[in-house]
Amino acid sequence: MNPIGFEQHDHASCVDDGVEAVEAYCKAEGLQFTEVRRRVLEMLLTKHRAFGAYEILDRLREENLGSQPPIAYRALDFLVKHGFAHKIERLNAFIACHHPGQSHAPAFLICRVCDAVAEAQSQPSRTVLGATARKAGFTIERTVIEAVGVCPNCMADTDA
Amino acid sequence: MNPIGFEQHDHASCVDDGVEAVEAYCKAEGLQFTEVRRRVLEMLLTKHRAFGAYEILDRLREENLGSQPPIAYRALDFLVKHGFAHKIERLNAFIACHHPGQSHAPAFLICRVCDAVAEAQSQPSRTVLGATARKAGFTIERTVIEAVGVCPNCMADTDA
DNA sequence: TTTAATGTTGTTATGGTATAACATTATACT
DNA sequence: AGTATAATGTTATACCATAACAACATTAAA
Repeated sequence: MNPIGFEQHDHASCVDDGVEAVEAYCKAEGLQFTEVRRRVLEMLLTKHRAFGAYEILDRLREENLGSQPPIAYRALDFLVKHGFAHKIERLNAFIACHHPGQSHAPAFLICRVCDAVAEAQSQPSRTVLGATARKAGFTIERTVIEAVGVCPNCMADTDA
Repeated sequence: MNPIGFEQHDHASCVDDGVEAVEAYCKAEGLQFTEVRRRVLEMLLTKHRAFGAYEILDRLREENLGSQPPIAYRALDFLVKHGFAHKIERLNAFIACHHPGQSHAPAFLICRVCDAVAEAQSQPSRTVLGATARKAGFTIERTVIEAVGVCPNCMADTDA
């Protein structure tokens, strides 16, 4: 698969399609896609990078959608819980999911220069770690995979 | 390989051998293995679980080895930098390395019930993620792999 | 269509994690 | 001994996250 995030693409559709997909999913599942939740998702979708909770909160405040941390964290928790966003542990920050709906065990490529984040897929059951866990009798429920490095764009800039 | 952490073992030797190995390494490399650094490493080695920086700091304070956050963070940074300890991003906490010296791309099995952490090995270059990164032109420098689940001991307790 | 149940938001307060900046002391090197 | 480098001491602050409870909205049931 190709990780979205480092290539040029029609970005307007990232936001529109993302919101639309989540809206449809919520409607089908009877979830409340409230204004705060929608706006937070839209904010996350504006860039292929992770946003801190307080960065989100600042923008919510500007729009009079809330001014205290729990407002932002609740919306983010909702998005993460339903797979519309992911938390990047390494950055203590959040990013929109680019494969909502699809079952996935996400893995992330994080550029330490420009902070862009690309979402890829892992295959946990096939990894050495999965085999080790099975042998040890450990039951894996979730796996966080985050690779830090340099994206092709920044690599090119460095060379130049 | 077998992940240390969930099985019974001669634990006294974990601490002694760990400290000894690091001491030898520092001597060979000309690194200063100071009292604070040694004590922090010993603390980490006492359990196969991760310790928060402030938990470490509390103990340092009891021993009059420092009372402010930077003291603990500096010692932890030193240990992490030289591969004697790892940060568990998921827990914002630190754990002693159980394969110091050996080159390694560590992966962790974290029990969400008892907080035990086992260190395993991953093989990043062979994973799907590695292939994706190469294809995208992304240069991976470090990879965080953390699996959250239930360890065999806690699983047994639950069944009982 | 009132009531009850549930879910969401508003608000205050607090706790946990981490680092910048600068002064001081110790160690290593020549 | 003198200089450079590394480590520690200290103050202050910034950033990340959640507990607890009140108020309000939505949904489902009576």
